[in-house]
Order: sequence, then C-alpha cells, then structure tokens
Amino acid sequence: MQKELAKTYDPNEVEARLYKFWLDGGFFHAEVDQNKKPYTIVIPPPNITGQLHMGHALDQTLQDILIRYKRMQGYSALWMPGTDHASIATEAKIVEAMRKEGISKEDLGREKFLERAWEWKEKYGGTIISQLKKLGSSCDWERERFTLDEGCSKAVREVFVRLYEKGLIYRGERIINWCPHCHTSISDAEVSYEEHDGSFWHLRYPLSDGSGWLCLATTRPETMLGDTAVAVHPDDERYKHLIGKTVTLPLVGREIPVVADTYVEMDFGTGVVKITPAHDPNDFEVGLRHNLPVINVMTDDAKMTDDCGKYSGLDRYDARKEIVKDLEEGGYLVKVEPMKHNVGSCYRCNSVVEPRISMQWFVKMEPLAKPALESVKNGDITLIPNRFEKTYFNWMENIKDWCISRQLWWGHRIPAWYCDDCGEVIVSRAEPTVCPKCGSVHLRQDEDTLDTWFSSALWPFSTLGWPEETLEYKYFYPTNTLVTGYDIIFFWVSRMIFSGLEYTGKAPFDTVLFHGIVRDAEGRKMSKSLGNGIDPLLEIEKYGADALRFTLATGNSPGNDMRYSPERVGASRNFANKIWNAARFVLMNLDENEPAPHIPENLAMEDKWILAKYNEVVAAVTQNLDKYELGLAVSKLYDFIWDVFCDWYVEIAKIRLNGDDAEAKKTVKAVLVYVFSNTMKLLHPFMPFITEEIWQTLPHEGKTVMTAEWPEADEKIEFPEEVAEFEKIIAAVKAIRNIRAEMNVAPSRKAKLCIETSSPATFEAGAPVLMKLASGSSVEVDIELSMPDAARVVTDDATIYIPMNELVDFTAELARLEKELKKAEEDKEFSERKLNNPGFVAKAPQALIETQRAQLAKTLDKIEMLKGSIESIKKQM
RNA sequence: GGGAGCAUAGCUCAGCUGGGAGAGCAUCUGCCUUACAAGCAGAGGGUCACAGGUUCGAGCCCUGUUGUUCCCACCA
Repeated sequence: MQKELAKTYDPNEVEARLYKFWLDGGFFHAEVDQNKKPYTIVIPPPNITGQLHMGHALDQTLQDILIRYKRMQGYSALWMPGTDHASIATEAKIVEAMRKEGISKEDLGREKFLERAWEWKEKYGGTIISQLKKLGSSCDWERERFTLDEGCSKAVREVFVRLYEKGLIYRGERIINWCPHCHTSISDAEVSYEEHDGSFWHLRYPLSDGSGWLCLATTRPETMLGDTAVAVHPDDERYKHLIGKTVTLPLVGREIPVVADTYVEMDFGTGVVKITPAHDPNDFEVGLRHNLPVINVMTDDAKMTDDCGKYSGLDRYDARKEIVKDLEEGGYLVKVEPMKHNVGSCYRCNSVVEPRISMQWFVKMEPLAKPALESVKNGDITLIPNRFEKTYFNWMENIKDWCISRQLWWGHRIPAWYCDDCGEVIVSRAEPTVCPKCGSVHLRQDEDTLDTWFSSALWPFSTLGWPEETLEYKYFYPTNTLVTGYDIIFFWVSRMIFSGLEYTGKAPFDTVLFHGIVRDAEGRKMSKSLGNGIDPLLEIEKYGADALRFTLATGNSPGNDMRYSPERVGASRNFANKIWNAARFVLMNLDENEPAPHIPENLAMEDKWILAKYNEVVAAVTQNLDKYELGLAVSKLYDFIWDVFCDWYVEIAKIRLNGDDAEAKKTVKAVLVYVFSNTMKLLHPFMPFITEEIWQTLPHEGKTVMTAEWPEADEKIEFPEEVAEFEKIIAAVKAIRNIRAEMNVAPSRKAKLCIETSSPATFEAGAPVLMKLASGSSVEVDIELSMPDAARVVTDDATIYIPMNELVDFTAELARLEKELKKAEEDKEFSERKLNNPGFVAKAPQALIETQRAQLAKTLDKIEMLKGSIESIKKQM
C-alpha cells in the first residue's frame, strides 16, 4: 500500500491509461448470460459527419451513468454503439468536397460516387467514435454497428418488402417538400418553419366572358403560371353566380375554371383563391376534387421550367420579380400589402423548400400509429418526463403519410425494380433477374434511396441481428432505456416505437429518458453560425472528463434545457480534486497490509454516525437512480463526500489517527476504507476515471470498480441513537465556531469549554471532537454549571461556557446574544402558533405534533439561557 | 390557431408523495490548521412572477393574469 498520489489530480494521464485498461480487460463487453438479467441501451447513433458537441456529451454521460450502474448491479448490461450514415448530411459534405475539386456527382456517376463516399466514411466516420471514448463511454465496442452495414441493410430491405406486401408502403404522385439545394424530397418533419416578412400581392384575373374580374391574393405570385383554377366558397353570395364560368390567366392566357370548394374561407382575403395543384398541398387536394390539371412550373433547382415562356430558366425569386412587374404593367396588380408569413426551410441546409408535386414512396402511417399510441397510453413505454406524452400523442394522432424516398445516392437504395417492357413494379428482398409478369430481363432498380430515419427507426433490433432470431436479439431485445434529446422525438423516437411494434411485435424499449439542449452561458443554442459552441474535447483537456460529466449530470432535470458555463466545470474540477485529496489522506494513513474493506468492531460514536450517513446515501442514490433522477443522485454524493465525509469525518478521524491507541487506529482506518471505497463505487457511474484510479489504490477485491458490486443499504449500520447523539456534538461545534468567529477570536487561541447539559455522557464522549474542531483546550462536562463571567453559547441540548472574557468584545457579544434571542423568540412564536391551532393539533400527523412540542420546550429553555447570558454580560459592562 | 416548458439568493440552477426555503459561483470576515488555498471556518443575501382558491398547513395542488422560451398546425 502506501501508494503516493500526486498533490493535484491530473485527469489527462489517468483517463487515457484507464480507458485502455478497461478496453483491454473487456469490461465493456456484454454477453448473453442466462444467469444474469439483461439491461440494454442502444446509442442514438451519431452521424458519421459528426463532431462531438455538448449535446452528445450530455447524452453519452446519462447513458454511461445508467449502464455502469446496472452493470455494477449485476445485469448483463449492453450499451450498443454505432453510427448513422446520415444520408443528406454526408452526401452534402462529399458533394461540397467534390465541388472544390471541380467535380460533380453526375461527372462521377453513382458507382464511383459511392466508392468515394465509403472512403470518406472510413476516413472520417471513426472520428466521432474516438471522441465518444474520451468521455469514458463504456459501450460494447466489439458490437459497433453502422446503419448502412450489411445487417442493417438486410433489416431495411426486410421491412420495406413486408410493408409493401401489406400495402403500407406505396408509390405515388403527391405534393412533397422539395429542397432545391439538396436536390431531394424531404419529409414534413424535416421542414422547419419560420416567420418572414413577405408581401401579399392582390391580383385580378379577368373573367373570360369580359363581364368583369375576380380579385385574389397570393404570397407566391410566381406559382400563378401553374394555376389551373380559381376557387370560391360555394355559399359565398358574392361569387355564387360565377361558379362554372372561366377566368383568363394573366400573362399566360389560359382559360381556367371558377370552382366551388369549402376549403376557401370567405372572410379571409378576398374570398377567392388561385389554385396551383402542383405547388401547394391544399391546392393539390382541391385539384383532385375538381379533376384539375397539374402543371409543374419549377425544376429541381427551383428555376422556372421550359414551359414558362419568357420566364423559363429564371430562378424562382427572379421570376417572381419579373412576373410582378409584368402583372403591374398589364394592369393586373391591384395592390401589394406587407404580410408576415411562415416560410418552410430545409432543416439541413436552411434553403427555402418548395412544395412540389413529385413521384415518391410513402409509408401509410395510420395503421402504424394506432399501436404506437396504445403502447404509451397503456404504460408499456414510459416517457420521462411524462409531459412529452402529450407531444407524442398529438403527433401520432395527426400523423400524415411519411415520404421516405430521397433523390440521393448515399443511403439504402429502394428495393424496387421496374420492368422496361411491361411496366411491372417488383419489390423484393433480393435483386430480381427476370420480370415475373412478362419474363423480360430489362429491369431497372429505382434510383432513389431511403430517408436516413427509415433505417435508424430499426436501430434497436437491426443492431441485434433482426430479422434473424439471434441469441442476442432474443436476450437483449426489447431494450430497456432510450436516452435522447426531446428534439428528435418525431424524427426518431416515434418512428422506433411504431417500427418496433410492427416488425417485432414488441415495444423497442420500456423507458425513454429525455434530456434537454445544452445552451451557452447566455441561454442561446450552441451553433456554428453563432460561433458560441463549446468543444467538449477542449473542456475535457482543461478540466477532465469526470468534471465535464459531473457538470452535465448535475443541475438539470429531465427534459429541461441547461446552460453551460465554464465556472460550473471549474467547480466540478474542484470536486474531483477534493476527492483526490481525500484519497491521499486515507492512503497516507493506511498500513502496508491494510485488510479489505469491512466494518470493524468497537465502533466509536462518530464511526457509527458516518456509517449511518453513508448508509443513507446508499439508499438515496440507489432510489434516485432507479427513478432516473440522475442529477439528484449525484448531488447527494457531492454533499456526502464534501460536507459529511471530508469536512467532518476526516477531521475527526485525525484525532484517533494521531493518538496512541493502536486498536482505535485500526478501527478508524477500517471505517475510512470501508466508507470511502464504497463511496467510490457509488460515484463511479458518474465519475468513472477518478473513482477507478482511487479504488485501485485502496484495498480492494476484484479487477475493477466497474464490476464491483453496487452497495446496498444495510439496516445493521443505521444507528439512529448514535446519529442523534453525535448530531448534538456537531451542533455544539458549530455554535462555538460561530461565536468565536463573530468575536474575532484568533483560531490559534484555545479556550476551555465548560458544558452544561442533560446528556453528559454524549458530551464526555464528544470532548475530543470539541477540542479538535471547536478550538477547545479542555472540556468539562456537568449537568449543572454556573459561570456568570463566561461567554455562553446555547444549543438545543447544551449550554457551553467559554471563559475567555478577556477576549470578548462585550458590545459585540451582547448584539450577538440579542440576535439569537430574537430568533429564539420567533421560533417560540412559530411553534406556539402551530400548537395553538386546533386544526393542526386535530389533523396533522402525531409525529409532527410531537416534534413541534419538543422543539418548543427546547426553545423555551434556550430563551431562558440567553436571557441569563444577556443579564450577566450587562452586569460586566 | 393549438399545446408545452420556464419564472426560487446578484448569477446559474436544485427542491422527491404539500409539514418552518437549498447548492455552486459571486460578495464580506478570519485562517498557508502536516489530504486539499482548486482549500478551511464564519457571515450577509429570498413577499419562491402576480391575484385568487383548496388545506390545520402551499415554492409544491387548482383557477386566472403577466412575462419568457419552445413545439405543432400553415388562411391562399
């Protein structure tokens, strides 16, 4: 033993070494083990394009806490890691890199492009993983997966085919959100809306019979080129007579009908709506009802199509300007109003999306949503905090079909083939060679790939081998806890739930723990454009991974955002250092052959006190963890280690450690080791590195604290009497310290303490503590004392006389006593008010009433003592 | 338009099923006490946003108001 530890904790050296030790020891690996219960978490797979940010750090920390806790509790605890291919994000990066070289996707061709993408993945995809490791994440890296690997791809094809066969996947022409920059469709969930200042152009469309015109308004005048009707409400008296007539589309000259549709609101605008089925979802519906033609006026990159006459080839916004100008010149523009309206943009590249008709693949959501709703309603899945249930229900109840095809190359290619000869659509697990309908060999695979989230929706089971019934799948699935940010509840959580239920028949997890967003010190979202992001890796270098983890785990509650400030990590670093030094103290006092942690015989009052306090913490921390109150759990450990163990017990232990009683030394050492090493176990899930480092240097059994048994509360070390007794000593120490500080007595100045108390045995036993911690030179205890010339300090259980008159500033002491008296009188009033309240006495719990009565009695005694003190001090002044 | 969160010490936030308001940082005072000055001891600082209500008792439960943040919907 007697291992020397450096004076301050150096996380950098320790972390690298211990992480390697854990990896080499295979401690992260979880096996199928029928003698153990499984506990599984699947990682929210970070994008391969990703750089570790604070959101990951928080997410990882929470998961690692849970998985380490369960592992220590004896579960076969699997934390399944991996990465997401992130189709749009990755493809955009590669295209951008190629653009700098002057090459386009098309130049390269699909096959070559994909080769490049895989190279890119090999090169950069590992970055995020190595960054996760820096946090201490105890993932089972042997099982690392990738959403585009063979197994996941197989699962994707299986799901696609099954859904297609069930009629839940279909292909059709619908209005989708088109991102002109990413050149692909995106799902509704991938569009974010923001209010913009825009204009409301009021136009008039002349009636074809020359009898007048209809006035209408639009925010997107360029879409008028695709108008195929104008609509009015069927009950609108103003326009009823015009229904069935036609208007002539300005600039275009096309005759389009006036149709009646209840979609139109009579009191908004003019009550007339231009209908552009190709570029607006509502208009599309109207078009279907009235059999209107659909005229697409925009290309993939949001330019006007070749059919747009003089506007052909113009960018949509340039075309808008031109068209407005021409309308004005033609006398069709009535007025322009400023108008705020919401504009949707692509959540990846922020370009304004264009609603556009397009042939795409969709998942029919309604049948899938039903069981997904049910599983949360009936408690199969618990959302923490449960307010997210409402958000979830609302989304599931109003769900629309999911557009899953993307016009991208990097992703799971849609397993559908088209027969060039007969037009047959073949959806199949394996590539078909001949058309089953006409026997043709001219088959073409669909060019599109699937939404990234289609594969991540399968993550909890595709990573465990599904659709095969592997041992892992049978043992670890369904998983237990999903930890993720509330911002991807729709993208990911919802989709995993309905996917799991549909394909495996089981909810993919039983609990979802949502955390919030990590914001900067001013409460702003961390973002590249603001440049306010804080790099977790730099923070780890500066303060250590444990300090970062501690900061992220503390001071926030589930589902709430948190602010990240450097001061807080600094404080966490200080805590790590505090633990470190406590370890140094314990170690320097241990013997060469110090026995393994155990509870010794012959416990002193203070030993029983610390053991009982420790025992309370064990129970509380365990309970908090079981309720996913990770922040509460760790702050209790903080308080215990710093305030209870270090500030009190360590100081008190010094008395016996520096004494001559060998037996007593042995006892106190054993208690120090027992409490401290078990506390390291409790803290380990939160601060894995420092606790391992310390645990290893203390007497221990086993290879690593990672697999040490999680402590259990033990009623044999509750010691309620001793706790109450020792708490009297603590109160006395505090009171004496207080009076000395207020009197400006130099700490070096020792004083004789005379204690009048009804619990003399307690104070006799506590005398050494009082001497050491309350600057006493000697302690005299009696049931009855009278020392009119001494300074007095009164606690609930004792009056302490301190004969140090020559040191006392009488005026200050009088003021202090009067302050105390005032407080005591207030206490008295408080207690009396309660006890005199008939309602309280009649209805409050009996124990509470008793406590209140006892308190009142003590307060009354205290008042007497204080009054006496005041009298005697006045006499001496 | 619908829904949710937040409002507690100067700052950042805890506060479990309702029983006399807590922490960290900051401030003030005194200490280099042989684990730790990244430390120790002590102190000051709060009408728990506002108004009602339920209760013997409300930071906590209910109703309303104000401020603030976010999510969903998308009336052209």
